[in-house]
Amino acid sequence: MIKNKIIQNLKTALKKSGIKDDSLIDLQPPTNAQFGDYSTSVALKLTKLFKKNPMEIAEEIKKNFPKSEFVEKIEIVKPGFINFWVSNNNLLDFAQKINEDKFEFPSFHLGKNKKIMVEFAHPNTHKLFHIGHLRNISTGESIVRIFEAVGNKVIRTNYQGDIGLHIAKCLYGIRNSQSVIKKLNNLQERIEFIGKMYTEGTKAYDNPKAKEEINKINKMIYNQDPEILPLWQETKKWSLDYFDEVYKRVYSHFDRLYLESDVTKRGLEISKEIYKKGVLEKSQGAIVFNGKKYGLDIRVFINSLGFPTYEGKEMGLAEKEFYDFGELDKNIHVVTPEQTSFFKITFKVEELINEKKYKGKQYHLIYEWVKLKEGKMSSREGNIIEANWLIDQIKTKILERFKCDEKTAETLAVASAKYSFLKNSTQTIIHFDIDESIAVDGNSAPYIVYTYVRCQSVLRRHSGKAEGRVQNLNDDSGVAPLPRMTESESNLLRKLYQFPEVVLKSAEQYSPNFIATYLYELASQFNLFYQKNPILKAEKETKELRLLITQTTANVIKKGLELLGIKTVERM
RNA sequence: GUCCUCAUAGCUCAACGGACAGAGCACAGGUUUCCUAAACCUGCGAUGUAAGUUCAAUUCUUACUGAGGACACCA
Repeated sequence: MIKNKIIQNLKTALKKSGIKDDSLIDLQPPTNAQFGDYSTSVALKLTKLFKKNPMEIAEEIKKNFPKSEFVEKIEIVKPGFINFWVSNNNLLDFAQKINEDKFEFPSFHLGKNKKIMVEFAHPNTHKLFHIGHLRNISTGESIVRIFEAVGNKVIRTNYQGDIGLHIAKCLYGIRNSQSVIKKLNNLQERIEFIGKMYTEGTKAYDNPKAKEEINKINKMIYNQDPEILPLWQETKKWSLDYFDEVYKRVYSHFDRLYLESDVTKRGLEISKEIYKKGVLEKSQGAIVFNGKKYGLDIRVFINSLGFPTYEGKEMGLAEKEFYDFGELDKNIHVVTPEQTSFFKITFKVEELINEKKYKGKQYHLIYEWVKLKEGKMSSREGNIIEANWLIDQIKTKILERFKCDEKTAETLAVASAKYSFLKNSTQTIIHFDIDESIAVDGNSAPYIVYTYVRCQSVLRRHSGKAEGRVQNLNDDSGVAPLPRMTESESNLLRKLYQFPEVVLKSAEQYSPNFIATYLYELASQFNLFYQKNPILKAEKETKELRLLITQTTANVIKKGLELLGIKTVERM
């Protein structure tokens, strides 16, 4: 990487000035393209040490900076920034590689064995897969792909809740409407039915008599009571089948699906074991972890009825996850912020159980809520926006507005939904509005895909073929002549050049939104270029260069969207 | 009560301690004999308040104000 080479040379330059400590060296692409490809503020940081004007220090560093073919220009700008321009040859070399679809990303391994588990999606059976889950699965899927891109082995898991009070509430409703079940013809109807029953059960819970009954059902499920078991399993299967459909629709899959009921028993055992070891303690009839000495909360692991709580079950889950795929270097849990306290506690307890195995490995990747403008979604209120419903709405909108086939509309609808979540930082609460939040123009997936389609259209016309990439762009010359490169061409090449580092940054900060923003900026820059410069009608060498840029842009957009879990289309 | 997040343009969001704080929507205008106008251009507009650290603060620290969340038997 040229970035590392420049850093190395900066170190050399500092050594010549007698500075051995190179911890002050920084190098980043400046926000503004006029300041070059990389910039360092090291001269500013050295003012105290040198007791000299930063501009003078910068001059000295520039003077001592080893001559390098990959740097075209070094410029010093007030108050003391040193800016570097990557040489055109290097930019073109990079574009050539991408042109051939050869992507090389910097490595970013989260552990020596490079094995990362990403646990995401997390829907609960007997409930709808709503837009909150959609944000979760979009985020998780993207994180998986980004970590794979930077060289990790990633395991995809999904911990689905299929036991607990919410299930009992739903089954309570169903029990009173047994006769309806036979009339349900397809999955859609069954899911709607479950949803209705859940709402009914939740409302009934306010009634003391019903509450007692629901608690009884809950206990029966935990005890695997044969009276309730068949109904529980059948309705659970409906949910799981429905989730499978959703996963397929948004191009996600999992290496392992964990169910809460699978870890209940073992979770209880572990909780009892560690209670005996003194990690947990008894309090008011329950077994709890007292986190006070670690500055944490007190949380219940086994309730006074003897059932493991979510915390207790997590012990079973952790053991399984860290066993099923061998040792993990990182286990990333994509979960909302309300569970921060929960994770702090369970991570701490796991660490106390087995420090070597768990310490520093568990990570809670917080993604924020999707709130409706009218307030929080709640099954109780029945104001849940289901993921499928949302995608269908966007699809309808696209079909109404633009002339395209159903398949294209489907791809673009999924793309729009995912992108609208991913362009935000994971830690931003999204205030959802069906009309405003899912954009199909402006900073949106269709805008970026449209740019890709434009590129493809130009390339198709060039090659004269109906499909396929352009071959042999630089048949004779190999490299387009540099003097002909205009500023907009050079700027686009520089933007394209940033791609691998943007991916690295996304991985380092668990932030898909950096890639989303980058792709939008790239598309925007290309569209401006496209508007002002003819590609196919340009002079020979210029045309080759522009075709190279077009193909590279298309490839980067496609790859970038792929890392976001978004598919492109060839025409729209 | 204790703890944790967050506060940027009319609205929804960006910004690794750095260079003039970027977009989209909305609003007001403009651009198609030319590779897809799902595009492009112009204009309008913002860092809650008060201090501090720093060559440099939206970013770090403290206080205040406001919002959200967590804090024992839900998941």
